[in-house]
Amino acid sequence: MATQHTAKVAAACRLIETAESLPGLEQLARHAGWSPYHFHRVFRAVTGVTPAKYAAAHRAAQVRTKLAGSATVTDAIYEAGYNSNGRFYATADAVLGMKPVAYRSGGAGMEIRFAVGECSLGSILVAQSERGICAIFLGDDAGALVRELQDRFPKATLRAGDRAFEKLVAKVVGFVEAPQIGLDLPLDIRGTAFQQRVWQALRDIPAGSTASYGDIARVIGKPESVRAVAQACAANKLAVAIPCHRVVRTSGELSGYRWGVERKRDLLSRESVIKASSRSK
DNA sequence: GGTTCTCTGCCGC
DNA sequence: GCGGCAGAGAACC
Repeated sequence: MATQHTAKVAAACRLIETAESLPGLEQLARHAGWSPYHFHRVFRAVTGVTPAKYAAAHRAAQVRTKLAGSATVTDAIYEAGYNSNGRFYATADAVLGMKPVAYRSGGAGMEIRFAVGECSLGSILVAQSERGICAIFLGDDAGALVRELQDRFPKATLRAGDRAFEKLVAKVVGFVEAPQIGLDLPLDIRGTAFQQRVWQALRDIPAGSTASYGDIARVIGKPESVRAVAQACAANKLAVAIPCHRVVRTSGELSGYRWGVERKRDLLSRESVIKASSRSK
């Protein structure tokens, strides 16, 4: 039964990817032979995102590749399936993390600017690509953090951040100190589709709460993939912004943390204080 | 400012 | 497992 679900959803995904005018919910549901209601729920359970979100993500991916190959930015926008370039420009920053021309001239090799700062948890490395923040690492030793960045992005050109970049680091440090304020910077999240689903599920865990690996596996509709979830957490490159520190053992006991169990304990105890104080209001 | 579509919680079979 | 309603919200015109 479950395999039939995934097969139908996969077919719907292909339909979204190949259709020139994007199909609506009703059309997709008809293809699967279900009501729009049911189709929507199954799609969400299997993929972790709603059909509309999936279509939007696909268009965003399309426009990125088209921007590299098309004669003009406008051509790329229409080729990717957006029906108005004005509308696209309005959301370009969210989709690309920058202006379309900047993305276009970004070229082949990824360029990453980075800087290391200090916060209450020790050293913190913040790195930014053309698309947004691509790494937040925590550690004791600045040199080790930079080496970790090199290991994680072996093909990228790393460039030390200038003074303007320090402001960005300060903003991220502020966020790490008080995660509940949120981080209003574009994130460059790169990973497999599975990892992305796990990371999205992590971001849905509110500050002050925790979840187990099994919980996350169930949320993304793959209850048997507990170990894969743990691996995806370990592959997280954005400390605190993707709160893998909120994942604990089923027993409630802290499991490992890439940046040290002590930091995990610190983060969680801070967040539980925040939750307690907001509840007493 | 109105319409249309999407999304989710809840219920019924 | 599947369908459907209500209601809110976003996108669109």
